[in-house]
Amino acid sequence: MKQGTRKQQIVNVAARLFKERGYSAVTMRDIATAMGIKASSLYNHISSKQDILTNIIIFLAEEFTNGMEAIRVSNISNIEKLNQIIELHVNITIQNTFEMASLNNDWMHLEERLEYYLKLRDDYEDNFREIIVEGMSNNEIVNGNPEVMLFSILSTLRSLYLWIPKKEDLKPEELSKNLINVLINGVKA
Amino acid sequence: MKQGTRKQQIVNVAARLFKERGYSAVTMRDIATAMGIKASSLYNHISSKQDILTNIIIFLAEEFTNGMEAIRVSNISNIEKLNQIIELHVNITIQNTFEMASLNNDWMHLEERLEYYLKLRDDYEDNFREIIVEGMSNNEIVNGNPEVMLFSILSTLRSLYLWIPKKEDLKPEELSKNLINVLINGVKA
DNA sequence: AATTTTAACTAACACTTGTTAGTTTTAATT
DNA sequence: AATTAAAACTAACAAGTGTTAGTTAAAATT
Repeated sequence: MKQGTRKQQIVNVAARLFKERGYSAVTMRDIATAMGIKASSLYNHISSKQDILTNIIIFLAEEFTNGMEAIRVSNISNIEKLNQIIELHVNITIQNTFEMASLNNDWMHLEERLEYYLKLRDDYEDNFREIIVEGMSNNEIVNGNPEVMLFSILSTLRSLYLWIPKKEDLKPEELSKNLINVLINGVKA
Repeated sequence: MKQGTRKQQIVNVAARLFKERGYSAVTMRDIATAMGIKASSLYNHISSKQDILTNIIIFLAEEFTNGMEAIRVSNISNIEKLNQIIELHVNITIQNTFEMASLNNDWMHLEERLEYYLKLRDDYEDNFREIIVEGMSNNEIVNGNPEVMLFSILSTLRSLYLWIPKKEDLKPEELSKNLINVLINGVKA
């Protein structure tokens, strides 16, 4: 066995295919073929296609929730909190590039756990927003529209999975440093 | 007729569904039902499901290509070019919110026109990169990693379709202004 | 009013979908 | 060596897929 339980292997292989084609376009037979087995054999390890997706997305969503909570309660400046959020995204994305695609693009295909996922996402955004608003009233962050700041930064962080694989030469710390520079300080000289 | 040819109506309705569920999860029967007709009737106006997707994506990709070309040849500073790129994205996205979802998430399901689309996208990114690199050697843009700047800005602009519908109160010019502020100048006080 | 065009319809096709049932093989444990 | 557990298999199903053929109704044009 390469790594993890057989179920985990299936989830990993599925995540790769989901990233390439999207959840709906990937069939159980596709996943099975990629594993070198028959589609029906998958059901010895997972209970449904939906089960695979749920595993991918909920795991990641909770990972972000936990990371955010640690940042939220820590006793540091709001700018420093932003830095840590950026690092959080870089680290999680580097270790879950395939899975991040499902989180971003296939969450709407969740069924039983959709509501729970949306709750986690909303709370995450609320915490993020709170940091920006606090930082603004502190004069750590420049005056402006907090919504635009929030979604501008978050959009970049959520898209990391798309180009991290294409820039393998860039080390995690290097990437975080560069991102912090651009997102916090902008690009103008 | 509400607007445009019958084909255009179908493409518009399909785009809305594609945004909600993704291309693969939307069936011809879904599109037909949303139009109030039967699936087979769609084929009086379009030649295939693929045809619908191609119409959506290639139209938009060319829209961006044309906009970028106008900016590229114009005689303005590189920072000003960045501003105009931001406005370009805001304007196109406001008028094609649904379609932007397909452009971002379903381009891989293009068949005959996939290569052409990828060419347009690559050229677009090349032009964008060139502006950043030139701006940097001009000292208009701060020294740093141009790739990180490129994908950071572009990620935000490409995600606009996700939150523009949620912030209807924000006027286009207001939005562009705010975005330029954040993307060009950062958030730090 | 007659005719052409546009756009809908019904019916069906060949194929693919996720999934289940039951069985056999391989591997691990006693 | 005997037994149990894990993981593969074959075969099949019911539902859904994009699409075609042929036909009828409505609208526009002559």
